[in-house]
Amino acid sequence: MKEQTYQITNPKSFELKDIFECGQCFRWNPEKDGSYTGIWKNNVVHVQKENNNIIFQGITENEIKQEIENYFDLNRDYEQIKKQLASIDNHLKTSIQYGKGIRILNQDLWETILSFIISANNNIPRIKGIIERLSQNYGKEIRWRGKSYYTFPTPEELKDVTVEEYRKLGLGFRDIRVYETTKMILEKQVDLEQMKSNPNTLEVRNQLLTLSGVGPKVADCILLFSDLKRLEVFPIDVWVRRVMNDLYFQKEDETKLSKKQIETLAQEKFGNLAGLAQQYLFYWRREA
DNA sequence: ACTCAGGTATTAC
DNA sequence: GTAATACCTGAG
Repeated sequence: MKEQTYQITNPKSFELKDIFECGQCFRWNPEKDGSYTGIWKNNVVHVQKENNNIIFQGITENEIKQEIENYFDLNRDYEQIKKQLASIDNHLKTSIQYGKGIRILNQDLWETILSFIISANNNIPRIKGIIERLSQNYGKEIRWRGKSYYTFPTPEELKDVTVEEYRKLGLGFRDIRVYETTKMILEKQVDLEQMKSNPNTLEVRNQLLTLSGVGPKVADCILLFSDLKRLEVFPIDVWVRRVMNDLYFQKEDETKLSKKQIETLAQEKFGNLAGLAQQYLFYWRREA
């Protein structure tokens, strides 16, 4: 594989920091100059913004244009989405102004499943560290510009890994969950390919929930952030609870919205774009 | 030393 | 069904 370059000029709704730091992915790292390098599938790519251009350089499995367009969701009209969401209320408008460059990546389903199982009751630096060690130990090495990068291990590559080995990599109590889920997928108790072609989101969600370590929040993150791309789901974590309570609940007393109430509220207010709304609100509340 | 972090699974009303 | 509780680990 040899290096390829791709460029998009004058992009709208495209800011590196917003995309990579909004909490959806774990394998993109900033360089000193504000550019990022990351790995997905068998692709290693460096992205930088120069004037009004985004320049992608790296080694990719297929044509870089095709890989980038798919992964960065370039064929979706985020300007239109933002316009629609911003018209809902001023809270959304504010959060969208803050995270105007967000795009929801099309991440590999398998990698997303494992990543968010690992994310449970964990913090981002450690999540990233665990995923990196998993990849170094069981993924394939890709060398580029004198550095080594490691692909995220496939289910097959994790086939013979024991719970103890996971524990050594620092997975903590998530070791057994990763082990069991990998096994379930290898044994086709859940069929990932079938999920992608199943338009019934609730059905797919229920299949995800059968996996070890996948509860409601993780399932929704998988639905939203993977190439399942179900933009209508609304993952509710601690930050989303905070922001929803702050914005949409008159807190005369200490009572807070229940999870059920938040779900209902999100569905009513944001409809089939709830996932996008969640992402703007989440990013804004956590970072701003 | 102790708390906390992108929740889930288990156990107990 | 809904509510407490334990759970690895390492950074602050």
